[in-house]
Amino acid sequence: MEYNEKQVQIMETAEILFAEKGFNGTSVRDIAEKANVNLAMVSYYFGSKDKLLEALFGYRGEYFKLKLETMIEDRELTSLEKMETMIDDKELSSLEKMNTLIDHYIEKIMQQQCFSRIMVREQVLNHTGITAELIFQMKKKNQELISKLIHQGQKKGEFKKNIDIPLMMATLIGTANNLVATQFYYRELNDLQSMSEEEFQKHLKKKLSQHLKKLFKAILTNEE
Amino acid sequence: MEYNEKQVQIMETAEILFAEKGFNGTSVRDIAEKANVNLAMVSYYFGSKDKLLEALFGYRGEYFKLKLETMIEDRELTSLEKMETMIDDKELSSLEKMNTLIDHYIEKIMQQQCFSRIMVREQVLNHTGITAELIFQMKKKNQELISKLIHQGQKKGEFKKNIDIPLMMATLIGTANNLVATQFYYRELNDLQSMSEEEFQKHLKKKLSQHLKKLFKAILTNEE
Amino acid sequence: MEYNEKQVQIMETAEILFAEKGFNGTSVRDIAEKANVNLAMVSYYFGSKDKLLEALFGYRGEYFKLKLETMIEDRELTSLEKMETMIDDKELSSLEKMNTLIDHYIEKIMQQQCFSRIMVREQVLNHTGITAELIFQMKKKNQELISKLIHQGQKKGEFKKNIDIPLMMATLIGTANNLVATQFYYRELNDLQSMSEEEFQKHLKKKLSQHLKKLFKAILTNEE
Amino acid sequence: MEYNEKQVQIMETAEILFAEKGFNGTSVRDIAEKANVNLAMVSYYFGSKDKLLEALFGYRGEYFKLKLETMIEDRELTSLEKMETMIDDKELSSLEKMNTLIDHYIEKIMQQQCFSRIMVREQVLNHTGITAELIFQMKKKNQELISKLIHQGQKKGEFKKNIDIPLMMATLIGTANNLVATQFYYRELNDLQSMSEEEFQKHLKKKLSQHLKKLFKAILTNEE
DNA sequence: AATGAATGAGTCTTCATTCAT
DNA sequence: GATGAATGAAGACTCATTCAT
Repeated sequence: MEYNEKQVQIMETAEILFAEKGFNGTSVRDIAEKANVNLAMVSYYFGSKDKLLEALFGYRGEYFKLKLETMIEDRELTSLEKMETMIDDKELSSLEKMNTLIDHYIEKIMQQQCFSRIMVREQVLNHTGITAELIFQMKKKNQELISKLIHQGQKKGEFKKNIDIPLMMATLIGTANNLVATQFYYRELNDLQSMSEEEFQKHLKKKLSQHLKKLFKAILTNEE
Repeated sequence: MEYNEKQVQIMETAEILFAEKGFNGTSVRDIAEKANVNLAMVSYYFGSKDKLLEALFGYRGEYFKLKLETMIEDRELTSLEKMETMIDDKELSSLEKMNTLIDHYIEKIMQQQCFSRIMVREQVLNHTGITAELIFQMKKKNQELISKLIHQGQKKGEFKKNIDIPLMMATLIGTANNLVATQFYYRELNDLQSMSEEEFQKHLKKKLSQHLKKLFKAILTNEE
Repeated sequence: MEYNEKQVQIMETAEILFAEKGFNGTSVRDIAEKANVNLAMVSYYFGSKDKLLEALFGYRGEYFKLKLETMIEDRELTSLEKMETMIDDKELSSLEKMNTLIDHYIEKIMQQQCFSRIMVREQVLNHTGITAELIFQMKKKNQELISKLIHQGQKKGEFKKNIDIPLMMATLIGTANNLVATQFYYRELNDLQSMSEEEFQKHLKKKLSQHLKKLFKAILTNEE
Repeated sequence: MEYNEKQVQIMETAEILFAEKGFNGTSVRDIAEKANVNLAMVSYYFGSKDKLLEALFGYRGEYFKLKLETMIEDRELTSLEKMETMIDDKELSSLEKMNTLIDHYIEKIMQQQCFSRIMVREQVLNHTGITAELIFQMKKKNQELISKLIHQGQKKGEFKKNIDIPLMMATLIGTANNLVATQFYYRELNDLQSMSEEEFQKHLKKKLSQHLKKLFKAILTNEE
C-alpha cells in the first residue's frame, strides 16, 4: 500500500496522539488539527477512524519490511531478514546471533516508541479485527525466528536444552515494552531528570541491551 | 476509605469493563447497566467517571493492604507486609526470599488480571493525576522492597554485585504483564486451546513462576 | 405504547415536517427546534430518527384504533370497528354501508393529511422494515373489510358479480390520496384561490365524497 | 435541450436511484458511482443536484414529446399529439376516444414507472421551483385535453352532463399511480408472487386498463 | 473538456453530567 | 438518599460543491 504525503502526515500524527492519549481518547478533530489538515480528510483518505488505526498498523509493518530490504542492500546488521540470513551464518556463534537479534529488537522498539505504546495498549483488549490479526502474525513470526535460532544453538551444543521459548519471548518483549512504557517513572525513580532527553534515550537503550543480553546468556548457556 | 455495597458493585463492574474495552471505550451508561444501578449513581457516588477510576485505583490498593493484614493474622506467606517481615528473617536464604517475593507478585497479578490490564494501559499514558501518583508510589515501594532484599543478599555474599535492580524490576513486571496481557495470543500460538480456562490459568502461573525464578537465580547467583 | 407529552410533541412536529419536506429532507435539528425541545431528546426518547418514524407509524395506527373504541362508545358511525358492526346490520342496504365506509375513509384521510402524505411517500420506496410491515397490514385489513362488504352485497343480489376489488381499493385510496396530495395544484387549476382554507377543505371533502360514492354505485350496481 | 451521452447516462441513473431511495436519500456519489462517471461531472454538467432533478423533469417531458412526434409519423395510436388529432376525428365515438386516451396514460405510466414514482413523491411536497411548475403545466395540459374530449362527447349527446372533470382526473391518475406505486403490496396481497416480473407487469396493465375504462364508461354514459 | 483532491457545512448520535424531586 | 428526566458539548462521519490543473 502506497501512501501520499498527507496520508503519512495524518498517520504519523495519529500515531503520536494515540500513543499519548489512547485511541478512544483521541478525536479525529485532534488529529486533523495537529496534522494541519481538514477534518474531513481523515474519513476521505482512510474511511474511518478505525481504518486509520488499521492503516497505521499496516504502515508500520510495511515500513519495517521496507527498511529491512534497504538494510540488506546496505549490508547492515539490524534487519529482520538480515536476521534470517544471519541465522544460517556459520561463522557466528549462536550467542552472537542472539545478541544481534536482541539489539535488533531493542533498536526497533526504541525507534518506534509511539507505535510500541499503541501496540501495548491495543493488545490488551480487542482480540478481534485486523489489528489483532497483525499483532498475532507479528508475534508468530518473531517466535518462529527465535525458535529457529535457539534450536540451532541447541543442536550445536552451545545452548542448553529445556528452554521455555514463549516465556523467553515474554521476557524479551515484556521487559523492553515495560521500560519504554514506564520510562517516565523509571527516570523519576532513579533520579535521572538531569539527563537530556537524548542522553536518557541512549542510556535506556544501553541498559536494556546489557540487561537482556546478560539474561539470555545466563538462561541459554549457564549450568543450573 | 470505606465503600458501601453499591459503590463496590460499581467499581468492580467498571474494573471489568475498563479492562475489556479501555477507560475511554467504556461509557458510564455501560457501567450502570452492567452493575444494575441507576445511571446517575456513578456521578452521585464518585463525582465523575475520572474519579471513579481514581477510586478504583485506591480501592484495589486498599483491598491489597487489607488482604495483607488478614494474611498476616493467618500466618500465610503471600502478603507484602509479610514480605517485609520475611526480609528480616534470618533463617531463610536470600534466594528463598526472592522466590517467595516472585510468587507473591505472580499471585497478585494473576488474581487481579483486570486491574493489571488497566494499569498496563493507563501507565502508558497520562503521567499526571492521581492515578499516575498511585502507580508511582506502587513502583517506588516495590523497588525499595526488592532493593532491600537484593542488597541484603549481596551483603550476605549470596548474591553477586552489579545487579541492575531497575532492569530486574522491568523484567519481573514486564514479563508477567506481557504474558497476562497477551495470554490470548500465547494460547493460540502454543496450541493450548483445548485446556479449560482454569487449567490454562494454572499453567500460566506455573510457567511464569518457574521462568522468573530461574531468571532471577541465574542473574543473582551465577558466575558470568 | 404510551407516550408522554414531549414525545407526542416531537412526533407531531416530525409528522408535519416529514409531510412538508420528506423524511430525509428533515433534520433532527429541524424537528427539535420546531418542537422546542433539546436536540438530544429525539435520540433520548426514540433512539434514532428512523425509530421516530416507526413510532409515528405506530402512534397514528394506535391513535386510529383508540379513536375507534371511543367512537363506538359514542355511538357514532365513523369508526373502523363500527364499520365491522355495521357490516352485519340487517337494516342498511349494502350501498348505504359502502357509502358510510367511503365517508369514513375520506374523513380519516382528510383529518390526517400530513400522515397520509408521509404514507404516500414512504410506500413508494422501502418495502422493508417496520413501516412497510405496518402499511402492509393496514392495506390488508382495509381490503378484507371492503371484500366482506362487497361479497355480502353480491350475496344479497344488491351488487353485481365480477367486481375487481383490489382495483376498487386502488381507486378509493388513489383518488383520495391524489386529491389531497395535489390539492395545491387542484386549487390553482380550478381557480379556487379565493376560498378560505377551511372552505376549501370542506369543498374537497364534499367533492371527494360525491365522486367516490357515484363511482362505487355505478360499478357495484349498474348494468353494463 | 440536447443532452450528450454522459448526461443522459447520469439522468437515467439518477432517475432509478431517486425512484428507489428518494431524492434526498440519494447522494451525488451514489449516482456517479452507479453511472460510472466522475463525481464532479454531476456538478459540471448540471450545476447542482437540484438542477439535475429539474433537468430530469425536463428530459422526460422532452422525451415524451419526441416520442409523440415519432409516433405520429409511425401512425401509431399512443401519443399525446395523436390524442389531439384523434379528438377531432369524426369517425370515432367519444367513448372510443376516451378509451384510447386512458390506454395512452396507462402506457405512459407503466413505461416510466421510475419517473412516475419520483413525481408522486415530489408533488407531495415543494410547491415551488421549476419541478412544481413542470408538474403544474403537465396537469393543466392533461386536464384541458380530457375536458375537451368530454365536452365534445357531451355536445354529441354521448356523454352525460354533470361530469366532475377534475375528480375524474384524480381517479385516472390516482388509481394508476397508486397501483404502480404499491405494486409490491398488491402482489403480496393478491398472491401473485409466482408470476414472472414480465407477466406481472402485463397483468397490471391489463387490469388497470379494464378497470379504468369500465369506470369512465359508467360515469360518462350510464343513467343514474 | 474533464477530474482528482479537497473542504466547510451539515448529518445523526452519544457522552458525562446536572438537577428537581 | 436516590433517581428519572433532561441537556450542552462533543463525537464520528457524509454531503454537495469547488477548484486547480
